[in-house]
Amino acid sequence: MEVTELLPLFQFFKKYNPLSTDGEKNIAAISSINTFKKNTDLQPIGHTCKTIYFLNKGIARIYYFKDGIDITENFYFENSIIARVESLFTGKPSLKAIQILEDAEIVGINSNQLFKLYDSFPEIERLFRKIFEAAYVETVHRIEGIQFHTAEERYKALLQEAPDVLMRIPLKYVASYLGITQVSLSRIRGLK
Amino acid sequence: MEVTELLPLFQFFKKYNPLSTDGEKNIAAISSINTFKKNTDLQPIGHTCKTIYFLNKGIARIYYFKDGIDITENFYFENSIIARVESLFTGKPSLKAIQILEDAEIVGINSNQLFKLYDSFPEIERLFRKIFEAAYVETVHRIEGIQFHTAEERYKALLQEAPDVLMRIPLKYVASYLGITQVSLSRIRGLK
DNA sequence: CTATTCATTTATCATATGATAAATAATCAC
DNA sequence: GTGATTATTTATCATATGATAAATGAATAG
Repeated sequence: MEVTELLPLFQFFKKYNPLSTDGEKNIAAISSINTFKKNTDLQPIGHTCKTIYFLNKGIARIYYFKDGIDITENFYFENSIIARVESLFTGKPSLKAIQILEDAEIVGINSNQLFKLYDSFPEIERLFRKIFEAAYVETVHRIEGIQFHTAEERYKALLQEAPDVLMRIPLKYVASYLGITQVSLSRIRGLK
Repeated sequence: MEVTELLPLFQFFKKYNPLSTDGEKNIAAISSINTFKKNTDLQPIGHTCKTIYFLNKGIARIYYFKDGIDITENFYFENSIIARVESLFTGKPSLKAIQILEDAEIVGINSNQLFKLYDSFPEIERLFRKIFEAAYVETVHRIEGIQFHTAEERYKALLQEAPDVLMRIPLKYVASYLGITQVSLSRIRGLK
């Protein structure tokens, strides 16, 4: 693809590590844009993650099944990177899927080719290092949010930090993200 | 320090990204070794994390206070890296402390100097990228372990995956790591 | 060694959340 | 638009865990 077709992506990159023109071109060369309809999965569960996604438009979630129950790991909105890191970084098959919750336009970056670029472009390796460091920090905070808070507190925190999630996403998906059943979430919301 | 004084550290590094002799020398130059007594803190809560630690010997934990309650974020044993990433990667003060649980010998690597080395040694940047990618993946798995499991299941999983934790660490610290009170953990242990 | 502090267990009671079922409400296919 | 599917709420009951208190056991200082 051309760099000019990926402006939101490169805008996003600037927040972490601005790239040289050459760096941008090389990333553009291994990227593609696709659109996806609501309720479709980007990839089936069980496949190894070989693409890093960037959400131009739409909403998505990563989910998996635990004992047959659908569990949401995380939600993603416009201008964010989506990757199943437990597969991307280990090369093992992912037991998770990325599902589109609102019609989406998504940039896909081939990860094998990206990792090859790391060798000739330290700036690209640094960029993704910083992106994933930030994601790591978020995950650490997520654990703090879970530990020792009641479901009601977690719900209220989400309401404050990311009201979008509660406005735009089916509650059944939010419940498992909060670590409770859908019925409990409904009850908590009813409390007032 | 000399490279020869840091063999366990460089052995550990080899699992992620083997370094050139020059790379090792440069890391050795910004490292130091110290011993710490049981129950001491490496750094007070509130200071910004400027050191990445490697545990040659001993046991440690990262902990913080939430609503006045001591919560264990994680445990660390011999041959592991310890860092409060939410401070290291953001430059913000850390609300967490590293406490020594068994007399320890610890390598400290100055993080500002390390980050400078990244510029001239891509191999070093890559090494730490991989180390923290692996830690990130572990953290993601940790969340899966918390979500939708009872305290008893979490306890039994820990017993299986890391019996060392339960054998060598005071239960009061383990309880908060599992997300329950110390009294509940004691009851769960008593069950069978 | 003794006393003091600290860690762990045990017991009781209160409560938040799960499980299940059923009633509404909203969405979707045709 | 209508019916069928899917999502959400409401209700009831069961249970795991928290809060508190007290008893026992272990570690530590002097």
